Amino acid sequence: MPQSDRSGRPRRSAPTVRDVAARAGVSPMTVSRVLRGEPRVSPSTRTRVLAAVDELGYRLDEVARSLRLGRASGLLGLVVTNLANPFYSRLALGAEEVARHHGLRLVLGSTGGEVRREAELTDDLVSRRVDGMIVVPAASEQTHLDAETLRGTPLVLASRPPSGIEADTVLVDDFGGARAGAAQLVRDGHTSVGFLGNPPGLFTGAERFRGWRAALEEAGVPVRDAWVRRDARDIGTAQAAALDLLERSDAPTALFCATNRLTLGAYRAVRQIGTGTALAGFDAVELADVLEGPLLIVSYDADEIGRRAARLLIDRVLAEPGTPVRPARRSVVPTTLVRYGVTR
Amino acid sequence: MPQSDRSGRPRRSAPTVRDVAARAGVSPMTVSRVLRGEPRVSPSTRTRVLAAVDELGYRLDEVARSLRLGRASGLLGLVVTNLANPFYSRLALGAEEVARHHGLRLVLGSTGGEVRREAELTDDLVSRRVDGMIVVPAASEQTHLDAETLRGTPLVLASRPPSGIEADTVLVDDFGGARAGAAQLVRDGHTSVGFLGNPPGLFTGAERFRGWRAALEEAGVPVRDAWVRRDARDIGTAQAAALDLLERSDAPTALFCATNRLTLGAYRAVRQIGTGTALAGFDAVELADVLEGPLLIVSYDADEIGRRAARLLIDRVLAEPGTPVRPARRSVVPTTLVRYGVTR
DNA sequence: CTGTTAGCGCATTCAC
DNA sequence: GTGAATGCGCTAACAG
Repeated sequence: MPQSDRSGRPRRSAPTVRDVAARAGVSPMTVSRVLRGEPRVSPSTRTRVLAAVDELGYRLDEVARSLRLGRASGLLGLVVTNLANPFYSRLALGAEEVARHHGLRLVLGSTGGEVRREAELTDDLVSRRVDGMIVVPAASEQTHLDAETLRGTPLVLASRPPSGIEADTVLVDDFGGARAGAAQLVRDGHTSVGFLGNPPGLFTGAERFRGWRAALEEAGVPVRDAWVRRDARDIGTAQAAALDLLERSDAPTALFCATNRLTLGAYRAVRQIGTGTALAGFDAVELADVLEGPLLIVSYDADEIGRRAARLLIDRVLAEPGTPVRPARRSVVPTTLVRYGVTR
Repeated sequence: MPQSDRSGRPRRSAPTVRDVAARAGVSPMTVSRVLRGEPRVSPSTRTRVLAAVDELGYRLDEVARSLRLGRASGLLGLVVTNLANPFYSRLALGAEEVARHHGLRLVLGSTGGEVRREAELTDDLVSRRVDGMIVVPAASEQTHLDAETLRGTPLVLASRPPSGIEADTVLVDDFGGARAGAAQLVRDGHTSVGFLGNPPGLFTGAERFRGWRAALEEAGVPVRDAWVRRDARDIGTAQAAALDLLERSDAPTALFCATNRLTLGAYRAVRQIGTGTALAGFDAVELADVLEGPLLIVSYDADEIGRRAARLLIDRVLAEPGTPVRPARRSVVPTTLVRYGVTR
């Protein structure tokens, strides 16, 4: 007869330190000490306690522990805008990996890009006493992330910069990556390079636009407004915008795309009208290597963003009381240029 | 001067119910009642309490609450094999969505497909008193998931069936989907249809193989061992295996692939040698619609698996004490057949 | 080396 | 309607 079922009802009382103590003939305190591996316990009692733990199938109650400790729930919050985006799931994976090595777990939240949900989530995470949180902020409205509101819960921003608050941050080299990508197009001989981007409100989009322009200016290649479209949102709208651009009589011979979705839209457009326009884009494209056309991709390690964010966070979480408060740090993940489909 | 910093050190005592009570001139109990929206409180005291809450910036401590309640941490565990796989991040997204609507959060764990890590994780989740957990089991070794070990924590398996334990389960129609896909190839006129799969140990792989074979047998089309490869693991090995298969003198004219990675490997092989072999595959392929060749995909809604799993779980979590224990249920997510690239 | 006392913040009794 | 007492399970701080 099993002592518990899957009813979801309170199971028959799980054993506590007290039960273990009784069984081992010691005090609860001693059990606690053994459990935490404190050295000042005699080997013989330790053995007895461990035996009792085993026999009773005792398990430490992290909730009670957390309450007693006043802190250290052993949980880190991770708040992203959209888990369906592979970028964020890689980020989550990287963060989870680092957290795990420190015995910490991740509590996940997806905001759908809505600031209100983001605020609710972070608030809830504070209530749950997470030891710290990593947030991909949905917008520059970040007052709900200030130290006061978060009750001093350590915070690291990922992917987008702080705005009006101070916090450790991990960013991608959006500017440098875009500049390198566009520069390569120029080096490939293109003197007319268009830009396909999403609306300028987004930090990453704005940075990548700046990078594209910088590359052209540095190369002395014309920057023409007519070759810029910043209204694409997804594959479909990107395709339409690219078509529009490429069907002009003075169409550019190359196109730099600000995100992977946009690159795909442009790719479709190019295949559709057969102009052979050269394409470069930001963000890894899952299947870049099975696509037909040559493609230049500004790539980066999304896992690494998560790993770095987790490291920065844990750094603060584990900071010795008494250590002077460190100023906010910023970490920039580099990009690399990858060329696909040249040798087919 | 902010009352807190981001040092990671215990912040200056956050206000508790007691502080609020003192400020509102009532007892802690009354505060608690107001907070939980109990009706038996006079409007005037309620107003006073809420004012105090606001002034002090009070926030409920979920940890203390959870301890007191003995249950209901408000957390659901989600244990997957590999978050980097878009399939699982979609699953996570679906589960998170449903959990959120019930005021629950997800605690995430990635096992890398290792049973030991899976056991450690689930154990830890029990210690954290999660209200329930969704697990994508790494293998058929599932003794660490039995009701006793989990202390009765409600459990739902996703993607793979229980083995030696009893638990609610959400599966994909692997068999039916593969059969439908292979049947369509036959209907398209193919009488020689190969199979490219991963090693038979995996449940999904075995089921899909069965489905493929069933379709051919039902159609009276030959099932030849020489057209079967079940040793592919990733895009590279799949490509090699497919090449091998397609370079035979009696090569099949169509190939059914058991997973999206394998489909891509086969796709490469077909492009490489230009046989024009027809391809069908299980699992959505991210960019199926920008690929060149015609492609038949057995697709399904990965989010839906997560949603259903969360619903089954929450069903048990919220079960009224006294309700008879429900027997384990099984839910099968249907597949659909999608044809890509025919009209280009 | 080990035990005792006390209390983390909240909510369930049971009084009034 | 409201309050006082009590304890969830664990562990600091102090004895001994």
